[in-house]
Amino acid sequence: MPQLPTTFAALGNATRLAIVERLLAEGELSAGALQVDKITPPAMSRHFKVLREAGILVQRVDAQRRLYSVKPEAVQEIGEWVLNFREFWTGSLDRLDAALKAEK
Amino acid sequence: MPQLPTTFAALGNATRLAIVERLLAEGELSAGALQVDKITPPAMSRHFKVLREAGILVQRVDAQRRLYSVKPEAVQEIGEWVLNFREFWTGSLDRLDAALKAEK
DNA sequence: TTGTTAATTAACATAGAAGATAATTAATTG
DNA sequence: CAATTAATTATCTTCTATGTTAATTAACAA
Repeated sequence: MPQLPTTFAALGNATRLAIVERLLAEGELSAGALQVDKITPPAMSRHFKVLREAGILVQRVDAQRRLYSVKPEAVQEIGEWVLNFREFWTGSLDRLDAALKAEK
Repeated sequence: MPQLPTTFAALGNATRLAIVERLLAEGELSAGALQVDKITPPAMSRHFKVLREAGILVQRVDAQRRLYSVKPEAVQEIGEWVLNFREFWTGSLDRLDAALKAEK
């Protein structure tokens, strides 16, 4: 997957990771709702673009609002990468693998 | 964990991700063994440094050689992050959570 | 239509990432 | 000791990331 480095890079910024975590915890939110004092709206807008282009966020338009949410596949992609190397960090996690496969 | 963005950033580079994947698949390897034609030794050396400082690799010295291997905790950290949001990508993965907890 | 709200795009500044070549350090071997 | 091997550090260059302010686009409301 040549997607993975891009996914990791997109999450490799504290502001963007915080955006993703809020969306994962609270569900769909508008750009404005995700706004934080520390960073200006244009800067936020660029972060959204990076996350969208990495395939991590989807945008939905509602009047002037832009509503963002996380694409489950993005999180899943990371989960699968970790599981690919599960033997490395014990083997007691083999059940996870089964669970993941059952879900497909 | 303020570690996570750093971890993701370190893996957000194709060369570094390839290094980590080789080490996960093949185990401990020397800097020389990880060398690829595309990139010069000094550039590789800097990548090792980034990965070390992110807490993803450990270095072991053997004569002139530097032997690298992956710290399991780094991979685990990512796995736990994914599991924290497991509800998001179904719920059929609750068993994973149990497995992870049992391991601690 | 005019003003307000929501977000993005434009243009610019600056810091950091990533690469190259050359030089250096350190350990091993002849 | 001199030469070789292994890897890193020094220096420099270039490109990209990230942030700012100002301007623009678009939808809604009075």
